[in-house]
Amino acid sequence: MLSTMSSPARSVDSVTDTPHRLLEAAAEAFADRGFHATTTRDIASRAGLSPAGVYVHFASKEELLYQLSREGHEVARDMLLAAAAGASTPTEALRAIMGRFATWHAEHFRVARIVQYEFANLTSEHRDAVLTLRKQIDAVVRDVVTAGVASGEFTVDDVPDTTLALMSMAVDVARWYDPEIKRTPEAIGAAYAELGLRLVRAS
Amino acid sequence: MLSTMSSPARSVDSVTDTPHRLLEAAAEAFADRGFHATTTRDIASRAGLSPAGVYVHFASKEELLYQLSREGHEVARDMLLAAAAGASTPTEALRAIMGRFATWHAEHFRVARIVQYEFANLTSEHRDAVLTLRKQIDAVVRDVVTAGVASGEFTVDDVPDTTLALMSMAVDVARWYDPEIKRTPEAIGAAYAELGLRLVRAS
DNA sequence: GTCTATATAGCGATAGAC
DNA sequence: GTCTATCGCTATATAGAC
Repeated sequence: MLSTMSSPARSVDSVTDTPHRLLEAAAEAFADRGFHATTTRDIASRAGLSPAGVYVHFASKEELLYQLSREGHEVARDMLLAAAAGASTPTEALRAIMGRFATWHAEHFRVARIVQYEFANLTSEHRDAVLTLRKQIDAVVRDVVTAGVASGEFTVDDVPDTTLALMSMAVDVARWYDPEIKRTPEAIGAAYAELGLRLVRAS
Repeated sequence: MLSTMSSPARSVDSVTDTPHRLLEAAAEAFADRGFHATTTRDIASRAGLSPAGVYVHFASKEELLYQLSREGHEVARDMLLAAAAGASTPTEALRAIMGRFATWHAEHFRVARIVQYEFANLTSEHRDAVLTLRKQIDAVVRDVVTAGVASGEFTVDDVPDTTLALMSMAVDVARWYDPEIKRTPEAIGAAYAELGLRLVRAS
């Protein structure tokens, strides 16, 4: 697994694991230059292999993209589910999921960009698989908004609209985030948690 | 000029104007498949020309991208300036600019995607020129937020953060918008104007 | 200003030695 | 499982006829 989570768990030899190195090389290249602008030679040389070395471990360039996209989506989904499950009120849940989601999009902005912007470059089978994960992610946020409306904590004009706007704010962090900036991913998460709550509060 | 504005003005012979046809062909291709995945043969054949025909009118594929990106940014900036200038209070101004911005990102989602996602594929000179336009766009929104805080109509934790979040919501419309959906760009704009106001209101 | 033909380069992926 | 060498193809861009 790529280090798309902040949890410490990882086997020590992951640095010398060639498929893992290839995935990391591909993640950097795809995020920086885009899928089509990245060459398999780029990926191979970043991972310290010859051009042919890639194909021992992955059937195609798209297969690398798919594994990155799928795992990125799964990690994001599981993170949101855990954040929502650990909260005792919709307000707390929204604060937790928005904070974690925005933080993740900053901390793992390379994988997040692949998740958000390279979707169209998957094969149709792989697009379908990822689409299922996207719907699950969407459902976590929507369910929290719905629960808040039901409990009376939130007042919104339209649940799907508000859900989408919440996601837009957090997702867009991956577009503008630059590791050079001073703000920490955690500070960004805290700010977005508060902005998210503003979107669902009565006026 | 490409039809990136909803204003009716346009010369009748724009359909037969070859550079214009090439720009429209490039806009469609870049938005659907991305800059690097688009071939100059794609663009030429969509415009009804041979592969070589492109180079009579544009020096390179990147030149087509630059003209689309620059004009898209200019139109967006001018639209926001006009919307802000026509409002008599910060509340009205924010409603106007968020509504217009979100509507534009739906109505012209192809050019908007080029504006938002193909920035990195410009040459460094062209990137610099576009960056200037981006700062102007940002300033329009930031000035409205600042004015609202000064007048007491808005209460925000942080002006740059809030400005960015407002832009994120509207910009992201270009990512998810699909002309197949039933909602009109105007309805989307109206919803986003209200969501924008929520972000700046006191709690 | 458009075409056909092509130069030049780089692509993704494979063959076969080690 | 890694390499060198290369296949077959497509890319951007140009040359020169009309």
